[in-house]
Amino acid sequence: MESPTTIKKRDSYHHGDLRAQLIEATRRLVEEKGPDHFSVSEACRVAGVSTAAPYKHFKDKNEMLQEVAMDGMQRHHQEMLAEIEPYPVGSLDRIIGLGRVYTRFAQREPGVFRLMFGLSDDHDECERLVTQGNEVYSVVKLEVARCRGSETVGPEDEKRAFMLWSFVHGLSFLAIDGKLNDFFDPAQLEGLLIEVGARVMRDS
Amino acid sequence: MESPTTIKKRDSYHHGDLRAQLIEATRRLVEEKGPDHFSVSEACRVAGVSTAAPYKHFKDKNEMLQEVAMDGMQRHHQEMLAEIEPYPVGSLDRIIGLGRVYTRFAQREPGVFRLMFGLSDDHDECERLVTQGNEVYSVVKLEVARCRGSETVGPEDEKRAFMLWSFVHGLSFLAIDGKLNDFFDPAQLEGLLIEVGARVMRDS
DNA sequence: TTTCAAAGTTAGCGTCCCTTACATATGTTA
DNA sequence: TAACATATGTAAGGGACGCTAACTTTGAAA
Repeated sequence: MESPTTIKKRDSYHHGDLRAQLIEATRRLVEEKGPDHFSVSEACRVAGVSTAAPYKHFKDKNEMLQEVAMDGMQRHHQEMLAEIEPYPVGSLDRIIGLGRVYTRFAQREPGVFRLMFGLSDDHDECERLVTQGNEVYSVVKLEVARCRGSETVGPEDEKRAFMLWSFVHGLSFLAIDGKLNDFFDPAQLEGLLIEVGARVMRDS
Repeated sequence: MESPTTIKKRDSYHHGDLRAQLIEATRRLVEEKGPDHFSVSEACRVAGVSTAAPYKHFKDKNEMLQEVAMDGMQRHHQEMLAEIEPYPVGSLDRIIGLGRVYTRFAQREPGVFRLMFGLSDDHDECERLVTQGNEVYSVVKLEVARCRGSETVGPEDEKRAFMLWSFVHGLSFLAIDGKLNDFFDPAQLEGLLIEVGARVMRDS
């Protein structure tokens, strides 16, 4: 379409930091145009290299996207830990905080979020991403167990955690697909998280 | 890749029913390869026509996919009505039934389901699909209101309905992305729907 | 200084979406 | 029945993309 936003000029034949710059360009483009409209060619234009250059650093287009997804998943993980840190261990606030981080990430970086959780065609093939995802989910399960008075995760904790995950996962996708604004007042999102957290975590 | 499954032979120059057959081919391929790996060319191979033929019947690739999504949404709607029909009006069973239909559709036709709710890039442009989606959601809202003792949908009903939608929406995507088998026993899915339905619909 | 591997480039193949120009069947109307 | 407008097909090709092969440049090690 239009010319890319930035063309990095370079004085020498070698780029110096092409791999990192391609990942950054990929992330930007994924956010700007969406994961399914990302093209390697455009990333090359942004980075100012030929269309063959990326294949010295990545196996294929998919590997470029997976790097971005992987990076997103790690940042997501860190954000979760940072968010719950202020609250007392075992409090419902920590659960709510996890949900807040989930939906906030989705709304702030919908492109990367889709990449992380969305089209799973190629996720199965990316073991690192699955592993990182498991680690993230382990945080949720542990916090659920703690909130229910245990430091080890039991079957009931697993079930509650999965309820919560399903909810915030669906909420996040509805939000970035514009259904939040159509069917629910976004200003009340925090309240919704709190109420669902309470309903799911409550005994009986 | 490999040669298409079926090539429809025809004796006359004209096809007779190309539009319908292209939609059917599109649905099949969307299920087989996933929405993002669908190509118009392959649909043409399946239908046994030239690659230019579809453009006499559809504006572009997207319109072909939208037809499939639209058809899916209508079937989804019918299934919902059929599922709740046996249960008494106002019962929680009707709510549970709606959730069961939602997740069942996702697991039975993940490709079409993704098309209906997934990549929303082009959904905004498809007014029919949005309208049909609103109708479907209206069913949910009405059943929630009835379950809470009213024939008209109030703010609290809207909120409960949105909680339920978020949950089954997320649950469905987790399921078709293989997370269900990893993190939750699929055999207990019905039980999960029942418990969440109860927790969300309960007073206080 | 020579050699070599890493990291660029150019050129090109195959696929895809879509358009344009042309060909053929069908139904209506004189 | 003949002529024509319309609907529906084909053939050919432009432009974008993913990726590969073969060549070139470069910095660093031997």
